[in-house]
Amino acid sequence: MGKTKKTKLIPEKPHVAVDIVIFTIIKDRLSILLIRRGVAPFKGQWALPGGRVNKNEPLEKAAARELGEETGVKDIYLEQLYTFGAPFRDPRGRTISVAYFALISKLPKLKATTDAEDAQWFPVRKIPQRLGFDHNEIISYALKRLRWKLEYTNIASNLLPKYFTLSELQRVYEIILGKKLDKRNFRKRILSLGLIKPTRKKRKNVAYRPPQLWKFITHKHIVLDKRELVF
Amino acid sequence: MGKTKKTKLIPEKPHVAVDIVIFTIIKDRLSILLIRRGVAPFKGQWALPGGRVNKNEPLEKAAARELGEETGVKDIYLEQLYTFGAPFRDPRGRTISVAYFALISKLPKLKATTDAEDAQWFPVRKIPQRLGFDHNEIISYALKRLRWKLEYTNIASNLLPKYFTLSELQRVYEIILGKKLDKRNFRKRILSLGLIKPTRKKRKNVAYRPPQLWKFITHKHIVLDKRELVF
DNA sequence: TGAATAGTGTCTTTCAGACAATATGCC
DNA sequence: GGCATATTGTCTGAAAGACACTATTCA
Repeated sequence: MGKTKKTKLIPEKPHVAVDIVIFTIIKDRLSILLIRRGVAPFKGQWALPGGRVNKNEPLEKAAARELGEETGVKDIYLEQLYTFGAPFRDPRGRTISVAYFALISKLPKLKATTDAEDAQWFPVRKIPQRLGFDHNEIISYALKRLRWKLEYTNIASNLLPKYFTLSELQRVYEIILGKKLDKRNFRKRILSLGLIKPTRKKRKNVAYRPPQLWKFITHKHIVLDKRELVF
Repeated sequence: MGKTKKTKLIPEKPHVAVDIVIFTIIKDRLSILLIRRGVAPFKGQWALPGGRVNKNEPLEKAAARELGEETGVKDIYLEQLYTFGAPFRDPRGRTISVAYFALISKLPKLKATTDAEDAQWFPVRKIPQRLGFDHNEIISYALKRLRWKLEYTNIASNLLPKYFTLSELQRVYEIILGKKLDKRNFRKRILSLGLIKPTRKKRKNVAYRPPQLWKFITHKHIVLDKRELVF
């Protein structure tokens, strides 16, 4: 017996991974991208896209990379959510997962990857009850964060094209919050925030009064007033 | 040459650690516990208490354990803050740190531990500009979260004894928010939240009108109204 | 009775929410 | 002119903020 190896003194290293809740709006429904797992564990079940963090790769880069691998999309809104680290959440061995959420507006073609048999957008109300790992919990957390952010930041800019009508903006809010909003009150509030401005354009070729087109003053993430203190 | 070892295919595992921002109020100043590092890296510099996560140890348990090791305190308020994972934040090797923040009211005797030469409470305004690692950033983040939580939750219960006067409660708010509050408006707002209730006791042996003593209705963490959506 | 802090009420402004009629362009 | 959606304002109630005087106990 030689002397105890130094590694014995260091706690066993867990794996570190990122998982991403990617939101978009499809046919007036808030949807999340899920992957059907092609390998164990949870083979055949749906789960969030994600994967291991590479050596010397920043966490957010890892999330962006996984996102790009699944959707081909770059430069989208990405925000760290929470870190999940229950000891047996992954049967392959201790895995710490840093969860992110992402928002995209233009629907990409979904790619197939090595680990994934299949990728599919699920409306939030039709998400399978039993995703792999603790991913239902992560999604629940992401939904809360998204709804909160919607009310107190300009995050909606990531779910809309550059130019949009106030009705389209309102629809995004209604879809995400899951309730109807009063048109007059909605406009009053949104305009008072000073996040969007009218353009000189109107939407053409509609069989009704052409609506004004608006744009966000900045695409940069803005948190409103004292709630700025949150992050 | 045998076949390539399986471990070659798996990304190199980083270390996983927790760091804790422990707040308390000492002599009317919001203070944070720092440890003077007794070993490299950053030997001699101040840093947040923290350490590696053990095998099969939940993240929050690890944070609670580190906290107990430094302060001897158990059962205190602990909340996950954010996960920091820049590739070279720790010179010893890639380390993902899950940051927590904690609140304590009764000041414990500080213990010395193996890794720590010294432990000391620093008022937030006197925190050294150059802590070890990225700990200044973590503290900045924790302060924002604390201020936000103060306004929209009953978190202040963790910084006060069981019974307290309204003036003492107001002082906690003023200290943390860093500004004076109007006594009448403060009382109106706090009472309207329904988080505290009067007791039959009054503080005795004071050289002025004896104040009413109050208590929090519950010590359980409560997030107010729709801001509940945050967490 | 003086010192020190406790305890209380009104007014104004702002914001959220309820609510309905007119405007515009296309066919 | 009919259709479909766009656009606009008022009232009310709730909450936040500014502001100053009286009450109580002790020494």
